[in-house]
Amino acid sequence: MTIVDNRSNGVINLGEKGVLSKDGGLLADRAYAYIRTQLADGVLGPGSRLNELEISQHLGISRGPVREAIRRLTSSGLAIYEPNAGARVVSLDIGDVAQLYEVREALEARAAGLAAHHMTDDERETLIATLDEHEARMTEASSTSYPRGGSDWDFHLLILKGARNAVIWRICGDELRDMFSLLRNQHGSSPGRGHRALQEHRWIAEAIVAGNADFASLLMAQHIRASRDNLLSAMQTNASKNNRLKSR
Amino acid sequence: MTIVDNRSNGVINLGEKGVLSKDGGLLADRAYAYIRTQLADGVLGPGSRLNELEISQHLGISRGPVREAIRRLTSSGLAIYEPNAGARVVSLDIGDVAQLYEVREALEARAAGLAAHHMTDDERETLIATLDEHEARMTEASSTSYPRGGSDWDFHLLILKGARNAVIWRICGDELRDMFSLLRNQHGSSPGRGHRALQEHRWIAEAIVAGNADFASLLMAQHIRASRDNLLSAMQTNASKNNRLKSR
DNA sequence: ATTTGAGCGATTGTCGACAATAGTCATGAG
DNA sequence: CTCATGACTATTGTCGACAATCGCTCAAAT
Repeated sequence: MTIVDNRSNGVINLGEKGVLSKDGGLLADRAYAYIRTQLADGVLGPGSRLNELEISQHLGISRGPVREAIRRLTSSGLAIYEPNAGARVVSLDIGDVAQLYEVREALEARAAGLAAHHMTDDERETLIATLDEHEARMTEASSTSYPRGGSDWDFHLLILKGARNAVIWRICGDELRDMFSLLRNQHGSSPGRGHRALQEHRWIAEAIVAGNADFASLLMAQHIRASRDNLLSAMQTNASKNNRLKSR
Repeated sequence: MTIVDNRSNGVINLGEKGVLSKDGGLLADRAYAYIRTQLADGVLGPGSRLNELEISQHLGISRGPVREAIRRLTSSGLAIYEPNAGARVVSLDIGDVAQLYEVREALEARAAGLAAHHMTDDERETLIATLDEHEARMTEASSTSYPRGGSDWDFHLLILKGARNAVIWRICGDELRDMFSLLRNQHGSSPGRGHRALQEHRWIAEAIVAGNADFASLLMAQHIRASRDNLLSAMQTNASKNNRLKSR
């Protein structure tokens, strides 16, 4: 089913040197990137099984690296794992999402405060420029939702990066971002939220540029709470719709 | 050197069913627990290499599960990993520790607030009882530092657990706790910090028992900042001592 | 008709072997 | 004496095979 018939597998394992992809040469990295892409593109929905053999055959590699990639996914919370039964893509209910937002709020608020201290002038300019570009794209597409392609995260990642904290970066910029990109495939945002979000981004950026850490932190916390409320209510209606259809 | 001569290895891999240890039967879990124990006991100091072959032979298993355990350690930040060069136990400098505390402060403060909401009456009683016990052990040992054996974490884990947030639990209760247990092997706490810490714990517990979320959160943030300052200054003096000795 | 259990297929868990890479050490040229 | 060069070794990366386990099907007994 997910097996796209790509011949040219089989024996081509390492063509000549290990330069078979733009990745770091480690097959496990390649497998990891592959699965992550599948997740981000929605090919693998919540609850999908991650079959080691299937993936390894599809990639033309052995099960070892694939297994490692899957375990990595598991470590970051993108998959759940049952011994002797394999891994499935995590399926998040409303409670889970609320917990994720709890962490995001706490950490990104802090990150915004840190960014207000640590960002270079260049970074502050980039922050503003990014928002200008987002606004341009929004009006151009005359869309009421934030421009597609993870643009919303562009802004948040800039701040996360400016916070100069590797731990926060790993948690929010890597793991949580993957989690939320999973969610984006299932639930959209309410109409009108885009403009509001952009405005909130502007306020946060202004506070950061002004070096006002406490204010930036506060605004970011509010922004994330608003985002949470938006997504949570979308999930709520989705859930009740599904309940009506599938009786479970 | 690290090879303790325990016969009874060799061929006993899966004695009869998989019941060879209290673990889940997965050899990778066993390897993970083993390495973690070595870390917690200080057998493996910061910078130590994690040799797949050595560990696997010591445990009488093959490299596969050991490799998986090491990668798991890497995912949680306890080890750093270089492709084709293996993994080493992470060595944290002052900046790293400061970043860890930053995350702990943000998340545990939030956890304290959540705990004030969600804890059952039983849990609140246990919280108080735990502090009573800590106090008893401190006066009994007439020690000025918090009772050994991770008692300090007892308190924090109770709160983390009471927060009813799996994500916070995974980050603070699992990963960060391991990181800090690594640190405990290198740096002690200042004299007198024990009593002060206990007092702070009491205040936090009172706020939680009273259901005062904001206050509990604030007190926890202060408590962790104090703990950070304590450890950081210890590291500072340690570092300068080492500088004088080793010129690096 | 329900339940139990034996067999079977699919998938994961583990292993040992081999390939590839990085680091080391000796050797030799400048 | 220093630096480049080339084996050599230790360690990681990958593979294919086999064992163990789980879930399912289907038959048989009550």
